[in-house]
Amino acid sequence: MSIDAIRRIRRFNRAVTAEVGALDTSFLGRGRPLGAARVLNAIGHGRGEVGSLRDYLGLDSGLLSRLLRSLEEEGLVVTLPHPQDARRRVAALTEAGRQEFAAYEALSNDRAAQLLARAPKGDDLLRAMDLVATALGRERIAIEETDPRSEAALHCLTAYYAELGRRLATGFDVALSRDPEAADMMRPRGAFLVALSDGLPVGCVGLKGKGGDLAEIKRLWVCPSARGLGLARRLMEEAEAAARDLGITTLRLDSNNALTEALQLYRRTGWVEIDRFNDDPYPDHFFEKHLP
Amino acid sequence: MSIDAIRRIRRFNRAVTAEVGALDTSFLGRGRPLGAARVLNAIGHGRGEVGSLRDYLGLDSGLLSRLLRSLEEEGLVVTLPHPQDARRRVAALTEAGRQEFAAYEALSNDRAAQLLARAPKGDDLLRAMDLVATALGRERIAIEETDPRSEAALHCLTAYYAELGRRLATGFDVALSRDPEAADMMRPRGAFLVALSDGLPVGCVGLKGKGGDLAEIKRLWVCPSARGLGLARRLMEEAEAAARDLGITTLRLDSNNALTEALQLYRRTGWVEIDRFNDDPYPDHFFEKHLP
DNA sequence: ACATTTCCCTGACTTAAGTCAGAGAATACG
DNA sequence: CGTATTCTCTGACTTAAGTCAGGGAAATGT
Repeated sequence: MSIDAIRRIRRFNRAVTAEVGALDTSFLGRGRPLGAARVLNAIGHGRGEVGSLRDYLGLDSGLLSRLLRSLEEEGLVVTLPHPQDARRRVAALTEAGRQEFAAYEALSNDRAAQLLARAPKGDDLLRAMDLVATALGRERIAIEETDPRSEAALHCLTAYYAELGRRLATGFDVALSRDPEAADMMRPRGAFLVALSDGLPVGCVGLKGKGGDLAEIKRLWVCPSARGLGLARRLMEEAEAAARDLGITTLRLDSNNALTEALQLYRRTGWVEIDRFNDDPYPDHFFEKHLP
Repeated sequence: MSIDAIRRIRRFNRAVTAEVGALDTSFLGRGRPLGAARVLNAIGHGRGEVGSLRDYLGLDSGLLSRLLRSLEEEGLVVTLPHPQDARRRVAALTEAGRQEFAAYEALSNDRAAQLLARAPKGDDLLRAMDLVATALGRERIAIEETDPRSEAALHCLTAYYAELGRRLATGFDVALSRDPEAADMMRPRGAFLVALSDGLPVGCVGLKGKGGDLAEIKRLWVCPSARGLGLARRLMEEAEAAARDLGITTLRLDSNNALTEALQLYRRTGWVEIDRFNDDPYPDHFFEKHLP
């Protein structure tokens, strides 16, 4: 742990504190204290229930209550009892509230755009920001089951194919590979998982089943800025759990010699190499694992 | 300006806000409001004069005054009239104040170390942080004249030699090159400039003189995370200004074909290519510029 | 030498943020 | 069915932060 590293991190902190402060200041321009603005934005982002607002914003119950009242008086928010449990309350934006929320979103987007505009090399900066955000938000990476045709899934798959094209000596053309049907990677036959870090897709894995007790793992991918966090392992564990849940007892997968990290992961996590089980042109390694 | 880029920046903002907040919270652990802690730390970092404290922290004069009083009552700070101008006052830490300041520094360092410890690939993360901090703090990069043997200068020169070693087809060995005497790059014969971003050296340039009206530009370097910001140009302008100040009328420099950005910069800023003027083994391009 | 300006200070405010105790309604539990 | 628990709300605080108007001492300009 060198002194130099600590100095660099502290310099980063200073630089970024100014940026965060500037965003807060721009939020004050709407003539509302920051606390109320934060509540309004949290509701706009889909956090309706009062309890979840409290947890998310870390506010005292009394304080949040008052902030909600002030937003109600402004006509931006209405609160209604929760349909299932009338002790709880759910806040929702009115039409005026939605407009105000949109104004805050526009402020945030403007600041982001300004930052990008004064940045030297747009893409390097974005990549660096992704890496930092992922490292800082490591414990907040959520793995979710989704439709393999969802926006998040397509984001990952596009990046995955592009990476295969770069890494395989032969290049890669999806059309030549056996692209699974979406229905094979959805319940009840299979599943598709994406890893989301604060909403940004950073990894995926597919479980492709045919209805029997045999299934295949496909499309395991982790985005470069999220590598080294053990995310691939987590994705595989979740995929195996989903397989068990579907009554699957044997898993298979194919891979390529160029994908060294993946091969290493499979060998370390109980997969055994078997003979070729398909005629797909790209893979040259084949694995199997029996689920207990 | 893609939507995706804005989403990524906003995700970065969220991730980093949590980090900044955590640092603030840890500062509260010393039983002192954040405002007072900020003042104490600013004094500890060498900002003694009340006026400069006010500017740096962006505080109202009355508020700062009160914060200073509270630190005085705690016995952490003493304020004395400014020796040159008795209207102004200068704050300084007492022995107890120095200890308290050291405790805050330790908290900051701990947080930085923790962040680094939970990071996956230490060096990638640090590089990404440098890039972000430099891009955000772009307008705060200061160019200072320094001893070519100072810590900051050596930091730059070491990185410069390493980079030459990587980029030149022949490799690079300082011993074979004509390494200037330190005295040739200091007043009154020459000068050495470093660019500091929040204290971190991010670039340098040397002006090597022999006492006459001819001098050479040497060791122009900008660290990778600060490229694309026009820093090399600024360094060259400052070096030329220093040369004029020293009464120098003709500047020369040598460079290598592999250093394309540098060659481009020279050609665009009024340098003309001339014949080889030394027998150094590394350069293959030679330039001259007359100062008006 | 005198008026003006600069600098920091004090006192009297306002606003935001946060804490805590307890009330009232609804649900869960035995 | 009655009691305990959960959930949100209100009222009565405290603390931090910030604003504004002046005042006194020192320096500056004429």
